[in-house]
Amino acid sequence: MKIEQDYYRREVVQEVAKDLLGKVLYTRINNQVTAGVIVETEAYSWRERGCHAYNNLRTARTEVMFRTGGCAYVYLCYGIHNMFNVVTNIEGTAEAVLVRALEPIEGVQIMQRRTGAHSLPRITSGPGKLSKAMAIERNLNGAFLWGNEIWIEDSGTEIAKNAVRAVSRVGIDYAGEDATLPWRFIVADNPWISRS
DNA sequence: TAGAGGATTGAT
DNA sequence: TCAATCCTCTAC
Repeated sequence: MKIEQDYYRREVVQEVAKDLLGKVLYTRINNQVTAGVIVETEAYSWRERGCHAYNNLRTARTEVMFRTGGCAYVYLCYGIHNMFNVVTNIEGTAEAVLVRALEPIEGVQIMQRRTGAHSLPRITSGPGKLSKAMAIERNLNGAFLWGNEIWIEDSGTEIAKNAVRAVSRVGIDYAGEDATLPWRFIVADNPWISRS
C-alpha cells in the first residue's frame, strides 16, 4: 500500500523521520523497479541552523521544502551526490526528512550495476549512494511520493521501538548547537546503516 | 558576476 | 587526510 499524503503532513518532522524507518522506498526508472527498506533518516526544520531553509530562507532551491508534505526534495551536494528528502508538514512550513540508508529488497542487481562494483552490504549505506543505486536525480525534485516513478509503501512490518536509536546528525558542524540535536534515527545494529 | 563552500564518498 | 565537482548563495 502506498502511503497517503496525510502521513507526511504531520506537524512534528522528527516523528515522521522516526516513523519512516521500516517503510519501503520504491523507484521505477526506465521501467526498472528497485526498492529498499529505510533504515536511517535525519529530520530538518526551518527552526534550526542545519536546515537549508533555516529562518524561513526561501530561495529557488528551498522552495520545494515549503510545499505540502509528500513531495520529494532532491538536491546536489558537493557537486557529485544527489540527496533525497521527503518534505513534511503543511504548505508554508519548511521541514523535510533526509533518507540516509536503505536495505535493498528488490532490483538488487540493478542497484549494483548502477553503483559500480561495490560489495553488497555497502551499496545503499549513505545518502549519496542510495540515490545513485535507486537512480534518484534532480528531475524528481518536487515529485509526489505516490506516483509511478518514486513512491513509499508501508511494508506492514514494524521496527521494534527499542531498536530505534536517536543520535546527532552528521556533516553539519556549521549549525553550531543545532548540530547536537538527536534528530538522526537509525535501526540499531542494522548492517545497512551509513558509517558513523 | 565572481568567489566560497557544501546534509558525501572513496582512494591514499 | 584529501580531492572530486558544480550548484547555490552572498557580496560587491
